[in-house]
Amino acid sequence: MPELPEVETIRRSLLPLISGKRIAAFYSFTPEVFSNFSTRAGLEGAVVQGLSRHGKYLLAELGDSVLMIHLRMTGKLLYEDQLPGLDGISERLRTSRANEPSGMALPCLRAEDLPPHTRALIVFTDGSALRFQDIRRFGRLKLLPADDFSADRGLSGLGKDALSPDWTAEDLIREAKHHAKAPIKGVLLMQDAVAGIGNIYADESLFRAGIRPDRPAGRISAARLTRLHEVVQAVLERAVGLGGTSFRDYVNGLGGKGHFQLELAVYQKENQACPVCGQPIRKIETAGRGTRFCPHCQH
DNA sequence: GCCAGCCTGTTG
DNA sequence: CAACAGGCTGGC
Repeated sequence: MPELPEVETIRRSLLPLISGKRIAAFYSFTPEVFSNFSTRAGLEGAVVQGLSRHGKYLLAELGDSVLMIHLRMTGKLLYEDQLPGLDGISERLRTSRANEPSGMALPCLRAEDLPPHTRALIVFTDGSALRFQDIRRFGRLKLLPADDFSADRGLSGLGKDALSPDWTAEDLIREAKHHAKAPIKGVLLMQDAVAGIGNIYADESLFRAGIRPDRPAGRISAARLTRLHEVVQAVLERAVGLGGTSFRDYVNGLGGKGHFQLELAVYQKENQACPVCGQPIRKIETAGRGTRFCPHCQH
């Protein structure tokens, strides 16, 4: 579901609500969603010190450990001020766990008591909670030691964040050279080349840069790649400013929708008129993904 | 690289 | 009923 602008919007919406809060309890209802939660050590009792993002990964900083969150396609992270199923539980946690050693039984909480597709729940000592909901179960949570991010393959292999000033046109030119035969859209989607771009923003950026998504990356001039780099960052910034793209499931940490869908030029617009030339937008498959572009404006 | 696979829900 | 969906992984 979410790409960089959506994850960043979620991060911004949650940060002021959870930072400084102490985790009272962690519940998981779908084991395969968690990579290494054999122990709750590092989670319960920890205080949220920050919430950062790299590409599409969210990182909740918990002192000695970091909770890594990837929402994949349908994952949502929702702040809950008061959850019906939690009545009384936070109070019991506060009074019973304050000075207890770990390993004590948690108050019972069943998935049936929570909204559908709830995969995990982090309850804070003030009774508020963070709920991880994911229809397709593609999303992943992982607890990592704070001093060793390479403990996760996905994280350690990421390229520079697409919104970071560190990511330069030269970086894009180098990657295009390195993957000369790959379609340029495929290069934009490679998270180890540059982190954060997904299907929506790849199509929208290529449209605005006037480049065909299926053009081999090695056959695009440095000048056009420089333009593409500029456009990608402008599109991502604009999308963050509008709170992301909500055409289907995506909502921020408070359940609110984004507005970038109002500015989509080609994504999900097949057979509709190109906003620039009026020719119909075409849909093809590139890099294994549905791809929309204007055959008249993009070369 | 490409492509199936992972899942469930929605749409044509 | 089949096709498709905002992503990533692992096996050719």
